[in-house]
Amino acid sequence: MRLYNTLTRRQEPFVPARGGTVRMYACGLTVYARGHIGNFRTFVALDLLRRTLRHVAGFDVRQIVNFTDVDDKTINASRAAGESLRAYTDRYITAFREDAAALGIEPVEAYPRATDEENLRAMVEMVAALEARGHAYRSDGSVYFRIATDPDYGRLARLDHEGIMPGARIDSDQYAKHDARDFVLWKASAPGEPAWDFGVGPGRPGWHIECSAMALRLLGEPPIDIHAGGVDLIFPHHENEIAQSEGATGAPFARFWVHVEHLLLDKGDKMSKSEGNILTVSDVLARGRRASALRYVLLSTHYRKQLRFTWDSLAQAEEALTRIMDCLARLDGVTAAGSNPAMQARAAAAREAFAAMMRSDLNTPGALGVVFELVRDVHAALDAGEVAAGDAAVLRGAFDHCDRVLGVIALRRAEEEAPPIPVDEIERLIAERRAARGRRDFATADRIRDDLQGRGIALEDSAAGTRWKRV
RNA sequence: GGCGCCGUCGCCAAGUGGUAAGGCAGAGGUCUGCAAAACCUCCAUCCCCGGUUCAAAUCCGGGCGGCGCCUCCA
Repeated sequence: MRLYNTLTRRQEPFVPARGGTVRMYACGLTVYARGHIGNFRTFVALDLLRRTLRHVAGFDVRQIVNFTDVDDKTINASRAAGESLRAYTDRYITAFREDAAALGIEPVEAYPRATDEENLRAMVEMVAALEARGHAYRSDGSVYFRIATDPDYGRLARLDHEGIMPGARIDSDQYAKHDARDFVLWKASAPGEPAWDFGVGPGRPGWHIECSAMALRLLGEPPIDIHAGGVDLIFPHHENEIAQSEGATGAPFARFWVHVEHLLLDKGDKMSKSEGNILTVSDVLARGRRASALRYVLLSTHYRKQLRFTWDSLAQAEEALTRIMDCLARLDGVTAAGSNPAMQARAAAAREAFAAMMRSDLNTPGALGVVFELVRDVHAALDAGEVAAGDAAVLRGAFDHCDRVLGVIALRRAEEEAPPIPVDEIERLIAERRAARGRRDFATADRIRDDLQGRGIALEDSAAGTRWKRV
């Protein structure tokens, strides 16, 4: 498959460096607040990447997603809440798992957190290695990375060494640093702040060191295959990760850098916790929208383009998904025995076209187009009586094949399993209505249908009988 | 000030040199007790101006507009 690599700013063929397993690290959440849908745009996009690597490209994936559970924000927020850092951050890790599950994001192989002892030890070892190799220095109890020792610094972000805006850095530590561009590896803790002492003195990790250390601890020898995250992490976070990791190991850190563009709010602003203009997954659900529709919206724009989130786009997504579900429901109703070679070929063509789109740097909008072209052709063939039971199974298989990557049909199906009215009641009312229609009492029949519609259930009559679905 | 991205139908969104996918919404028709669903038909020449080319939404130059990064951030 082809994947865009931020390091080279172009699409490149992707194959894992070693064997058939992709070793991938994605920067996760800083758990001082509930993640917003902008965060989840990134996580859904990376879920699409993971699923494409597995189900389309046929690789195994070992993926790590971290939780940053120690930094100024988590420390301050936990203090304000009067809780321990661990207890406070636990809550938002749980919330992340709930929201991720609601959006159908596959669990990954490991979710390390920065404050786990084995990770802190790995960080300290890396700091020590950087000191030993002359890339680090101490000042006021903290350890800093000396950027002047890394001639390649700025390669990922394409910053020239002097290109940093003069005076833009208002950093309280700057007088402790030899160079304003240097960054902290291990930070001396202020009184009352959490501190750990595993060999480089008491303190806590700098932001960047955790990802470098955990990636290499959990994925093995560098370079790892893919390192991913939101575009805002390119600089300084990922740039600094490269500097640290390569300074400590002497080997390239990651082969591919994948960055997901931002989700913007209606007005066009970036959604950001520090701006306070955020929307969470549960906010969306509270508005009566389904998680399946949100996932659909998040994957309906290519991951390297900004996505402007609107309530209208969510409503459009609900309708689009309904069209797919209606098609699937019709396929379920096919009873005629036999099979039609043309339908078998159509299903195979759709699978291949879908795979080609996903292999092309995750072209999810194009892939959705393939799905809807299949929907149209299936409906037309159904109308023409050209679909037999054997074909229906194969066509359903084609949709399922696509959904192993999209993950949106499965989500919708799960939602349908919990209708707002008990299924046996719905079925009793449908039977009542059928009786009324049988005696041409259309007033009663329509009243039952309108009543159900008002309670969130739509009825559709066809020659095969009456079907219900959620509105 | 520096670096970068983007501007395609009313809305969302692919396509990035060979004559505009798909979804939502809309119009007309078929089917239906009525609806819904479905099908058929219709609905754009790609922000503007130049240029390169047999050929450009796609390449180049110049505008205009939007956004991001350079600072914590998915």
